[in-house]
Amino acid sequence: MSPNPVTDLGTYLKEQRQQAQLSLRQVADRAGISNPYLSQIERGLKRPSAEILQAIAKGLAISAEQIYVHAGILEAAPDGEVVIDTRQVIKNDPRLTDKQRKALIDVYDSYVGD
Amino acid sequence: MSPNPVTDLGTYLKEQRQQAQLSLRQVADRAGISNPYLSQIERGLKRPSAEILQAIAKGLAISAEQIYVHAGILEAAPDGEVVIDTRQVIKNDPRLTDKQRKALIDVYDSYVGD
DNA sequence: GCATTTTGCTAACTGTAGTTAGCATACTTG
DNA sequence: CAAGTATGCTAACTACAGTTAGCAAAATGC
Repeated sequence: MSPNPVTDLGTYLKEQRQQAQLSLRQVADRAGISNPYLSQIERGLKRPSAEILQAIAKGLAISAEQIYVHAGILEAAPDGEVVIDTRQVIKNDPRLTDKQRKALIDVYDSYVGD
Repeated sequence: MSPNPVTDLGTYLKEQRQQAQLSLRQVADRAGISNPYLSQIERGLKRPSAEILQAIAKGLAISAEQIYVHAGILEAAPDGEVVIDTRQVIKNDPRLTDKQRKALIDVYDSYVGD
């Protein structure tokens, strides 16, 4: 989590917009949201949904993931490391039967202590 | 975007909960959200914020990113399937000792036939 | 069998995300 | 200079996210 995701987000969005030399209304139009709402978001008055953030990303022509990080929705990847949930990976492995998945997870759990 | 993110999400969350053999109330308590709300989410009646999804992830002991994909917040890895190598994931799991990793991989290999 | 607890859900409610109408100010153009 | 346009914002509003109180049914334990 960012120390202060809402202020961080708004500041970041405003910076991106200014760098792109776009007005608040231009970005709002391109994003398909109301310009007063974008203004409120930039000033940290409102906390937008991920869907709105996706739309803003489109309006600013930047990746949604970048914005999510500032919004506290995603952790920034530390040095490209992705923390992967082993249990989940086993569950989703198409090469295993349901029984095998369960068995493997039971073994895993016995090791990990869950 | 998933074809139907809301239904997909609810179905997915219910499946995960049932797999974990937890009641709706148990997950809601662990997530710190109201149980009627979790029920509504599972049945596709409400669209939760990313923050709620993070909380549910915690309650289910699964990664938030998995949930985000089903909620349409994150894309699944582009170019269709990114095959996650279960073997590699086990090898890299910091919760396991070397011995445990080897043992788990041996079991996996016996199932998969490699 | 019965009392108690657990379970998932409904209905009413509160708080706020997101929009519309419109304002004041700054900028542009003829 | 005046009219028109662009800009960021305010206030009032609607829709819905998320909660509380409580119900019926199922499960549990004595």
